[in-house]
Amino acid sequence: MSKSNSTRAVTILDVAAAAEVSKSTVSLVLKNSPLIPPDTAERVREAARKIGYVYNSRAGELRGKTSKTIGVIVNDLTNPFFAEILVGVERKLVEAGYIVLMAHTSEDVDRQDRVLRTMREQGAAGLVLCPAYGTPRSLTRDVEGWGMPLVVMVRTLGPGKYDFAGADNERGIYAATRHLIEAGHTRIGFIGGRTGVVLEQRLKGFRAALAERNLAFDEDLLVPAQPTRTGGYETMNALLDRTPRPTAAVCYNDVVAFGALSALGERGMRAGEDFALMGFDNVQDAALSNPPLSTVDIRPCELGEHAAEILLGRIQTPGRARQTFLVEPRLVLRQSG
Amino acid sequence: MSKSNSTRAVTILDVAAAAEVSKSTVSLVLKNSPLIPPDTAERVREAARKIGYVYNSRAGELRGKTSKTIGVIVNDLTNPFFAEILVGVERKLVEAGYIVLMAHTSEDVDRQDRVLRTMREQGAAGLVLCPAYGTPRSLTRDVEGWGMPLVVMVRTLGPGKYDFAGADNERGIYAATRHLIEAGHTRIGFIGGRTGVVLEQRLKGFRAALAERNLAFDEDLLVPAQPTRTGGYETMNALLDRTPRPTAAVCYNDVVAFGALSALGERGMRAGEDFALMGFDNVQDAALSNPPLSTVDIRPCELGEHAAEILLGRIQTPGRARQTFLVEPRLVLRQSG
DNA sequence: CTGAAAGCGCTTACAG
DNA sequence: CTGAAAGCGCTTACAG
Repeated sequence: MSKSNSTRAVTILDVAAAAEVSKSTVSLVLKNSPLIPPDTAERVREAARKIGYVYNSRAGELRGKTSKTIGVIVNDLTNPFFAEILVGVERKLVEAGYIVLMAHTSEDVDRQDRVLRTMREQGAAGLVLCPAYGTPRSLTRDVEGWGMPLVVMVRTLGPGKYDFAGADNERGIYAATRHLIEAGHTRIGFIGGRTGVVLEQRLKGFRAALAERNLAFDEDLLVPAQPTRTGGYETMNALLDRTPRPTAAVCYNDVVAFGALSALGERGMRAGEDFALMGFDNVQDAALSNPPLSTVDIRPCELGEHAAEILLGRIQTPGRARQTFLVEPRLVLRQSG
Repeated sequence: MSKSNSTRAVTILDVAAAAEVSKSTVSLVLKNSPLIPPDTAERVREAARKIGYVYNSRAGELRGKTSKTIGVIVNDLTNPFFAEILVGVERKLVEAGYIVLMAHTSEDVDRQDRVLRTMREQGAAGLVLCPAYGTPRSLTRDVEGWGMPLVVMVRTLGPGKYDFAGADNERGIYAATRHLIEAGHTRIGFIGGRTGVVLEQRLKGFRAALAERNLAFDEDLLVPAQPTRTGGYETMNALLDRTPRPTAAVCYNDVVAFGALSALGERGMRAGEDFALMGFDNVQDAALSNPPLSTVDIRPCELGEHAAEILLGRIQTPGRARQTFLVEPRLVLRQSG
């Protein structure tokens, strides 16, 4: 049919002509205004269909000073934790009639800045951001100054006032560590993670559990590394070379644990039998890793949905109080520990 | 500073006033037009900075009939293969000055239709689509009729004329199967995958390798299932119950292979020792699974970058010939097979 | 090299 | 319930 090449686009004016009404009437029909009688509305819709009319949101949003796009910024899609979060965020946002402007920063603050600016220029109605490591704390104030609703995800950005959705990291790791202690382990490692608030919070939970049972915190059993599969593989190997050899470890996250599982396997050891291992996140893959991973469930997809809901709430009610949503960690015991 | 609440936005008119030039001059400066002498340009930029001006792309794009957004539609971010592709696509697009409108369909054609419509209304400059199962073949023509450049990714959509980026599935699986045969296996299973062109292509490669060595294709050793970890787990279990028991299997993809690894481990078996297993994709995780997975490398991230490049090319040169990019599969041998 | 003017496609009061 | 008019913030010929 009508290929709208570089020819004039079909606009509400054309629809108006075809349906023999005014252009305001068409506009009203398009937003389902109750002012228009059903039969007129039907006639207009029919005409629109027939001449192949497509609504131009850019024009509408420019005039109406509204926006149906929301910026979502993540930095490590390669980690299924973030991929699952993104799925949750996107789903909720699309359900609410928005469309997501997505950007991936790979922990690069400059890239994040650029993308933030583009989203601002694009007139996004709001922002969901999992800040890259090294993001200045002032960012929340800046974005507020732009008049853009923002919810920070997963990694807090200092003590300021802003909406946040994340997990109770301290309690989660505390529970995982405690589980290991109760199973009789006394030399327990902590592997993976190199920097950032999330690591601090998790380490705090780790130390708290140790302290509670009067177990010494052995600096030697804390092996930092990138929070990746490779990081987990390397730190697990390092840990196994410590003497006396630890018998268990809690991992910074599931991905690190998967790497650790690989290292264990390489030595002919099996988590759950020769070594106890706990993950964190409960990414979908954890249920069927080799062996299935015991971990701390923070329901990533749900977390994403919550972040989206908080943003949607603030867009609707700009004045409402700041929200902080922390998912309650739940221990899920499978075979690794 | 200047919170642009619901107050009037600062526009190029304000910048013009502040810099004491006309508004067209400001517009020209913003697009780095050589028409404007450097010192004037600098004055304008300075004024813009000072009064907190932010470019309004919606207005610019409406007037100029251009667009800096590109729609990217995927359906299973939970599979790292697609997540890695998305990373590649996004990176390339952002580098070229675009921003991605992203949508996740979970294999739901209706959802895909809705999102497609929204992207059209938003005036996306182009589309990168990995079509959900069940997408009608007519879609490529429809989108062409809208005047939107489109590149289809991973799953072909019939024999029509459209840009495509994917992998040579047949050759890839052929190579994997042949590797198993050369290692002496004669009873080889094929697990995972339930429907779609990609499965057909991969099965074709599987059969070809078998036929070439005069091995019979045993219907019993083909176990279809969702292309997921769970699917892999279940099909591996089913396969191990066949008699005589097969000694090797090629998997629909890496994720299926990971599930199979889990099933094997549960029975105290280890891939590479008690059973040979080949994956497909070479997702990052494959390098450090337990044990590391032998697989067919189709470089997902690169594939995404290529898809983006093809689209960018078509946007620039609408008349150019259709492109079909197929990544050359490379066998990567690790421990599982 | 810079300014005045028209217009992208819509929405929103305001009359009638 | 419907029409005429102004305007969202920009770009693009066109004069000068």
